[in-house]
Amino acid sequence: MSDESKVTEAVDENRLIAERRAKLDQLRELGQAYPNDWRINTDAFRLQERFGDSDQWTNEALEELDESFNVAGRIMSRRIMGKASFVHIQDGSGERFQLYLRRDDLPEGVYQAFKSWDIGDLIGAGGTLMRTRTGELSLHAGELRLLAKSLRPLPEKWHRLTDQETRYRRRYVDLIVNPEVRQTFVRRTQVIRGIRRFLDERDFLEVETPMMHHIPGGATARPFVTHHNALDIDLYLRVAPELHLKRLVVGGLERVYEINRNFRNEGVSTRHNPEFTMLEFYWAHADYNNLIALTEEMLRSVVTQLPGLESGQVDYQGESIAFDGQYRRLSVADAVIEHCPDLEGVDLRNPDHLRKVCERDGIHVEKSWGWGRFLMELFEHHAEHHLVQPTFVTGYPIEVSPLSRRNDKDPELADRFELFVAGREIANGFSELNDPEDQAERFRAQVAARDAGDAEAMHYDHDYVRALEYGMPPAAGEGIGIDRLVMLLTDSPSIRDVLLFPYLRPEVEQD
RNA sequence: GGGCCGUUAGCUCAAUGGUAGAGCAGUAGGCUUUUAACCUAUUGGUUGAAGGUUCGAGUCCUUCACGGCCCA
Repeated sequence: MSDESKVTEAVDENRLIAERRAKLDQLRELGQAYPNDWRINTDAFRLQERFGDSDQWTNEALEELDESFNVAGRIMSRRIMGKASFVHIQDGSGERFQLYLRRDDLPEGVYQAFKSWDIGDLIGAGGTLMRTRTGELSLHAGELRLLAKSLRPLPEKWHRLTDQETRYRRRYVDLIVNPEVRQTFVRRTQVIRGIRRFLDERDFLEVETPMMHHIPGGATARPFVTHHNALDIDLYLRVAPELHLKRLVVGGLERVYEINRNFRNEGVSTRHNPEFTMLEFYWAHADYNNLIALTEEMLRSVVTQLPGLESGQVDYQGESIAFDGQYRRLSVADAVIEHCPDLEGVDLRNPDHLRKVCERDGIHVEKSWGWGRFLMELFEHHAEHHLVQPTFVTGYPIEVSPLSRRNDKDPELADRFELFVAGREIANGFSELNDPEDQAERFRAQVAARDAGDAEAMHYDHDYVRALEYGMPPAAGEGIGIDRLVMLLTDSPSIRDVLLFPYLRPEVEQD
């Protein structure tokens, strides 16, 4: 960088940052800028856990304790009262802890230096425990170090950071000042860990399959395209791992799962992010009814093991949702009739009639659709958002289920279900289609739909058909949207609240 | 993609078309158990961007950018 641009930068820079940078320059001259030799032996959470009981750990009891504690954290607030000060730091445990500083109890000059430090600075402190006049457990510091200078001011301590855009763009600041954000992401990890434990205990093998596909498949969605330079070929980011996982079932890995990212080239909204996390698992010698039972058991287990949700009752946006007990079962057709009582007794497989109903209800329709597609549109329009309590919906038309096994008794239906909670689809599972000739036929139908202009329709995957031709054991498979599940379990209204770094349009250049 | 709302100091927010303000943070000073500490003084602005109307625009109009909510 040239001297001239340095000057320009300094002039442009915010005054508060410039003041802090000047303090940093002084630290550099003293050789104390960014040390890494302070070691901690506890944290705010552990101290509170061990000494939080104010009846047992009175000030006298703490004074008799011959033990010194080293902590490190970020200055969140300061109360300077002449030659003594109180400081709240927030440390790696996510908790806050108070330090009590007295000029005469610190090495020469340290207190004076401390007074020039700023909120946001990272510091280390060592000393003994005490309880203040108002009863707060505090560290009476005999040692105090500046560990890292913070150049940018933190948001105001009382209102904190409320601007949604800034919270998403600068998640690191959001995490520092809004403690509930940390809780949301801790819970996200607990949910994923609970799912892993549940599946591991049942001998499912966690695997990783490619993110970059030559042929996008496994879901009806538009893919992202990328390019391999050395090979000079376009590749697609996967929209689903489904076809690879089923290849593994062919290969004899009869219980597999993957928890990983999918990418779909669609709009961005409170429920859609271009990349999102899915659990997909496949289970040989099981059918969709076994999946329903397993899913119910898994959610009950995962939810009730979360701290604070042991009852299985979850509050989501003002609704109480029961994850314990047995979940409701309902067919697509019954769900539609339940919310359109005038369709009672009507033939729900008559496409002409269903199209008229759709048109009456203002639903956009295509001439090429069959009864199955019309029925699903009616379901999505009238029934879906009413399914607040966990509900397994079954009886899906084969028309909208290109990868599902056909029902033995009713070949127009698929052996498939979806789980709805709070009006949203959380899981989608079905008995797998393992008939290679039927699969080839369905790929051809998808290709025809593509040629007719459906950009979301699937490509023909010859290798996948070849894999099925080697013989895939009868199996069932399911996908669960992890982000949507975490939204429910953290009472988050937007998917962005459960993604550490949600997709946002590029920031306009500022500083 | 459409509709509505928002964007003012580092943060949270004010401001009939008529001198851009407050609290917190910052700066200087005081204060050796405070709790949004307190007391005194004080700095800080391209009002998201570009046009337009007007004697005069943070405010009215147009376009654009980004975000939020709802809809597709």
